[in-house]
Amino acid sequence: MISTRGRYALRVMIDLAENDNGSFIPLKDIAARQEISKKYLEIIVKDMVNANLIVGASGKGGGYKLCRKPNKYSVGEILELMEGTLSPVACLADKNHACDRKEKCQTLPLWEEFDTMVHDFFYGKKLTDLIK
Amino acid sequence: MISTRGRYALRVMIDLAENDNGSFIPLKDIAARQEISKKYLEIIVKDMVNANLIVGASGKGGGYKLCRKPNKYSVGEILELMEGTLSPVACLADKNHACDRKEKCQTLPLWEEFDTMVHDFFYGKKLTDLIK
DNA sequence: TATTAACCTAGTATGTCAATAGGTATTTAT
DNA sequence: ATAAATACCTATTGACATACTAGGTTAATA
Repeated sequence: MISTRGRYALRVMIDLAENDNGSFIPLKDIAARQEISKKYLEIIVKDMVNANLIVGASGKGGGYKLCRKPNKYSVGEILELMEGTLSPVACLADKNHACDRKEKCQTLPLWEEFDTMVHDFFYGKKLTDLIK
Repeated sequence: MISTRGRYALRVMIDLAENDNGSFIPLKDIAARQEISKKYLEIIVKDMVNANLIVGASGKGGGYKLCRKPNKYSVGEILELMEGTLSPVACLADKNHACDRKEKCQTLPLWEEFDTMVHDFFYGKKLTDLIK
């Protein structure tokens, strides 16, 4: 399941893309339009700023803004950032994950195939694909 | 992420398919081969019996057995049973889920497309595809 | 200087996950 | 009959994540 962190982040990105007029958009407005707690969004948006997905500006006239064109964002990078991983199992999510059953594991190929499919799906989708 | 419930259930099914000799296979043996706590497996296997995925027999000489040929099981039904749902979001997992943003939700089509892809992937895989 | 906004630290209720513990009921072999 | 092996049942637990809420400080602008 995709958590609210990932889902809300996606909606913030869509909101920023749709309401872009060159200036910063206050979180208050986004929260109102999206009907999401502003306080909760603060936490999510902070991570998005830290990851250079968006830029924030304090003070009057401040808010948030995209820092690339909408078609330069993939849904995958947004979700992966917020969810930590898109992998279905720990052995694929964590490169350094130790599992001594790795060689004989009969389900690993299944998870690998699934992982690749999911990755390709979400990284193939761009922010622009979600608009309008 | 697929939980241990789903992953272990899949491994139990594979183990039962591979070690099938006509008689019942005790959980003790499965737990040993798969290196999984027998006590924990009991909980998982109970649900599998209740869902008629496998049959159990008490007493000496008892154990568990598949009740169909391995190619008649899809990975999807096993995982969906154990995980509750394979859907990425609550609005798709629960048919009666109320969401008043449904009509205007810009991410719902994404989740629907993803959901279909995941469903088709796992229901297309049979237990036999995981063996050998 | 007042206002508006981001940014920061902390806390919290609820639920799920991944087990563990200790029993009872059932069947078969001796 | 009895012993052994097995499934089956109920309850509990520690750790962690999720989805928030609360109350402040800093920064920028009109």
